[in-house]
Amino acid sequence: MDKDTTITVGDASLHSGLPAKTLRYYEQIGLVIPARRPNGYRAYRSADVHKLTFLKRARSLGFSIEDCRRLLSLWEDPVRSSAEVRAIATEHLAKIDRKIVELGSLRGQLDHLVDSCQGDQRPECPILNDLAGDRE
Amino acid sequence: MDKDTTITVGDASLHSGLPAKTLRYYEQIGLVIPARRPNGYRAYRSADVHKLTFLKRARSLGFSIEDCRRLLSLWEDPVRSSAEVRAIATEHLAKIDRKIVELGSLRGQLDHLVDSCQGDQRPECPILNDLAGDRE
DNA sequence: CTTGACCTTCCAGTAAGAGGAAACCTTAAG
DNA sequence: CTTAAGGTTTCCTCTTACTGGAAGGTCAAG
Repeated sequence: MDKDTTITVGDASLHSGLPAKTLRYYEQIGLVIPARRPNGYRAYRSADVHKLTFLKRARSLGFSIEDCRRLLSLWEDPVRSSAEVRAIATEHLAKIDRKIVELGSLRGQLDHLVDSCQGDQRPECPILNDLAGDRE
Repeated sequence: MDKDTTITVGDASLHSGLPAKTLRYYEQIGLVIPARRPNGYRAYRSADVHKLTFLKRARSLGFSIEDCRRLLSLWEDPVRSSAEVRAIATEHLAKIDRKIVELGSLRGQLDHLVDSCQGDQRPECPILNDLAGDRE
């Protein structure tokens, strides 16, 4: 795909691996704004498609849309400092760590409750007892 | 608090530990529907407050509102089987496990990227290189 | 009588799209 | 020439589980 070729939203979807709906959404929120053809169809250039694959990877790493917006603008900024990029990634990493800790705690409690429950046809249930306030 | 006493939304909030806004929301979606006083104020009975503390605990364990609805109805069903409760908890646990695995993978990748980036004033940045598609 | 602290309802916004309707464009076949 | 298929367009609603705020009613104290 040379520099002046443009592709429609469906093809950009195939190239980027993102749903066409998502590409329209990204345009709406100002992330990647393609040109238009005379008939009104979106016209993605290769630079747009590169942005989209960048976004796909960033999103798959769990960065928020707002983080992606900043990362994208840093990516396009020749005088950026890698410290800015690293700061965004570090904070995201910290958030993930907090989430993992939280889920680990939930997991432990739930595992304990599930273990303590017979899971048969009788109504007696330690899980419900716990939810009801008996912490035994 | 005896059986016929009723309290307002603010007091129910204090007793349950849930924000008053949340209690109004729970009424709106049909989870806990308090009676009303002649002046239109919500009138929570002790059974309602028990439901609220049940919900608070269930939510803190990460159960969705719909799971909570089912758990609450099982809690109130004298002929329930503990197997039904256990099934809900088991599925929730599996979801948490999947999430933990996913976050662990993200964590590993991000950690690697952050480590590889100097984080100084220069523009060169392995994090952006990765996002841009260079997996080196 | 007014002030302040409650309470009421309703409306809007959050994250990041997904789903669907009605209409338009383009091309190929009959 | 018409029609059918398969793109595409915009617009509107829905999702989760609330949170914040505005406009206005209620109640006890001073």
